[in-house]
Amino acid sequence: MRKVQRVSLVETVGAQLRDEITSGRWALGDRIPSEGELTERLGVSRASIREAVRGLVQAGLLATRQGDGTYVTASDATDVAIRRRLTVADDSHVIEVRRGLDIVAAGLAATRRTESDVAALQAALQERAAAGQARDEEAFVAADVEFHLCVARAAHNPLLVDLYSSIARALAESVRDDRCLQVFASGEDSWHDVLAKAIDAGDASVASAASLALLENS
Amino acid sequence: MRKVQRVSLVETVGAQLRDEITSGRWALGDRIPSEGELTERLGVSRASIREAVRGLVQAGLLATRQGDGTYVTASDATDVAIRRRLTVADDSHVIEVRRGLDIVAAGLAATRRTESDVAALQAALQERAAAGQARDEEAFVAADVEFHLCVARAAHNPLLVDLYSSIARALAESVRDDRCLQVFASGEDSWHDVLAKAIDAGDASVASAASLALLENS
DNA sequence: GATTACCAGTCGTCAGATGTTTTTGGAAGG
DNA sequence: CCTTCCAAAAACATCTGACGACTGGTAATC
Repeated sequence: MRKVQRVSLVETVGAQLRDEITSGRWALGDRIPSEGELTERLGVSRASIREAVRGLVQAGLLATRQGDGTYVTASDATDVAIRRRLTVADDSHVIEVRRGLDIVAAGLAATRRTESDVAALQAALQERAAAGQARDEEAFVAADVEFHLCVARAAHNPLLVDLYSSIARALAESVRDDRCLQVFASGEDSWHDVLAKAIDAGDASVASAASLALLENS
Repeated sequence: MRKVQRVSLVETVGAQLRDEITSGRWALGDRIPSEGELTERLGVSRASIREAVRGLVQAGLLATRQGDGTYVTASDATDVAIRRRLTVADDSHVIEVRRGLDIVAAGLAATRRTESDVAALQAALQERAAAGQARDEEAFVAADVEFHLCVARAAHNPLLVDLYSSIARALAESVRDDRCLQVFASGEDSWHDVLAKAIDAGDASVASAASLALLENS
């Protein structure tokens, strides 16, 4: 026999709303149906709707504006929670954590990369070099972030990718990485190439070491 | 003149409840006052109380039990959120991320450790060795986790400590680290000592390399 | 044409009532 | 004395209806 368990109405409604968001049927920035409409569409009272919505507001997925409506502000609760934590942390500390993820990603990428991973790495690296040549600071930073994200993706570890992208985006919003800018200014930069080549060659030790070197050079 | 801005009653109540929890006045496992009591104590309607509570339930700080009451289930929303993400991730992926944090923690610990940090490391290491001698598997794993947590603390990076302890605890609940058990079985284990010595000596390169070696030996 | 006044829609809050579940205390029975 | 059973209390779950506050757009006004 299976244990039957009563599920709260509010939770059910909350799950449905959450599903609408994560599935993308309600996209970022959309205004969701009014409480009244949800009431009749879901067949529960307005109070229950409100409680469910409140839960998602707390999670950071929704935001309500009195007199206007309720809007979708994010699609991933974990990402919101992590970035909330990051906003109260020192940027330097965030950068340190990011580099830890960099190192492990590099090692794993070397052993698991596919051909398309390598291609993406090469593309990002070229983009990065081109931006450096053109002295386009913004594009350079973006390409640099993209390169490291490609490394994370090549590690084929979804958790790592999630954490890394949360951190990378939070950092991009708050501060630019000084090291990146230094390299940008000097034009000298070999470790990225070493890293990419090591991943391509499948040499985990060299890849990790190269990423570690990036850390020590800062 | 200062810009006045309306703050939602529910949000105010939610902030107060949250404060009671994070401050420790409502400890883990405590039953909080009933909705009726909160209603008269805070001077807002029961509906608003319920919405605020619902928000904290969603955040994982509270849990309600119909017919019984509402209980404190956690004190840190970020920790809850991260561990929710970890429960849907492969254990292997979690371990990989943890090791990335290990490496960066080791390097930072070497440059920032204080005397008390070193003392804590030594204590944990001794505990670990003693448990290994005594063939006490449980104590060995606990001491091993404690050792690595000490390394993280010695890095003096609050974010790192938070992430690391969330991950370590989630892992401890779901699975034992095979590597630890192997070492436990074989009795051979030099890298932990190398790591501790490097941190003591303030040698960041050796510390990181030792941590990296721990990773590669798995 | 620009400004103002109004209005419909939407969220915010409240009060009261009823249902469901858990706990608990006491009464009945062994 | 102990166990079992039941009823009442306590607490959360849900609904209904109402009113207030705010926003955005529209129509009236100057």
